[in-house]
Amino acid sequence: MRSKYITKQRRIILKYLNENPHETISAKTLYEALKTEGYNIGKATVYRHIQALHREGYLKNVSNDSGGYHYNYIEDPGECDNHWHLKCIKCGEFVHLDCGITSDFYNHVRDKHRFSIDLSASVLSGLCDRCK
Amino acid sequence: MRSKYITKQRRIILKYLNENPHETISAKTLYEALKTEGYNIGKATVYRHIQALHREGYLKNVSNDSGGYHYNYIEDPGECDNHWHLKCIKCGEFVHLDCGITSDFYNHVRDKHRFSIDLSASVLSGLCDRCK
DNA sequence: TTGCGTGCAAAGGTTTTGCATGGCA
DNA sequence: TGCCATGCAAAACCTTTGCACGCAA
Repeated sequence: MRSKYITKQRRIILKYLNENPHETISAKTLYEALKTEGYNIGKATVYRHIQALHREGYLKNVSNDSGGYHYNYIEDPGECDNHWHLKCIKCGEFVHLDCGITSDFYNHVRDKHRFSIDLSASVLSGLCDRCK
Repeated sequence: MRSKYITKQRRIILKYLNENPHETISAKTLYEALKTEGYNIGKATVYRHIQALHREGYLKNVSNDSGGYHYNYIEDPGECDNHWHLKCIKCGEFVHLDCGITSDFYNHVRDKHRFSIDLSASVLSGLCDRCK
């Protein structure tokens, strides 16, 4: 169910996401941001692309404590199975943490608590260095 | 802004949550579940109680990858600053993990990656033992 | 008795859908 | 050219709000 054509609209949306990779977006905010930049893409089109990109793994839902549908852009979806994900509550920065030591924790939870964490589906919230 | 009166409706809702502690709910599903059990509480009242309980810390937003407004019940809100939270993607089981060893991971992320995880706001998704 | 809580219906906001038209491959 | 994608408007959905009435303290 992925897009078959690479249309002008899809290119514009991907360009925006690549230029604002740390921004937390919703379909509504993306629609408005694009309009502000002079791209008048139809509302339904934006919603449909958000859905498609979410399905394809390029957008991760991060609506941790606000409710609603908010996403962060994932540049390399394939890698995220092995990353921890951190999200700053204050500035929204989204960090992919690829660190060997942290696998101890993963293994501990799996072996001692019998729970397999799905890293690609998990987001840890907190404060980044700057916002502390 | 917490409730001042303990009304019949609030009691019914808390009773339901205590009897279904692992269920992931939204205002809509709670409203419907109560109706199914024969309690015809007004929709607005359910929404208002959900908001109040969320403010008071009894409901945690867990919409990690589904989007929307979904909550899990927290029986002892005060304790959750020190717990890790695990949520089974399949059955919805919500586990509070209070384990000394896991603090190594917390400290590592804080010291080496300069990020302070807010445990009460974070939920790790994955599969529990039964659903594996 | 006081004033917060409730319930209904209406309003508000966001997301989805139907359908004719446009555009990529 | 054949389909999929787009854009508009309408519909569907969920959540919030206004207001008169009910009820806990």
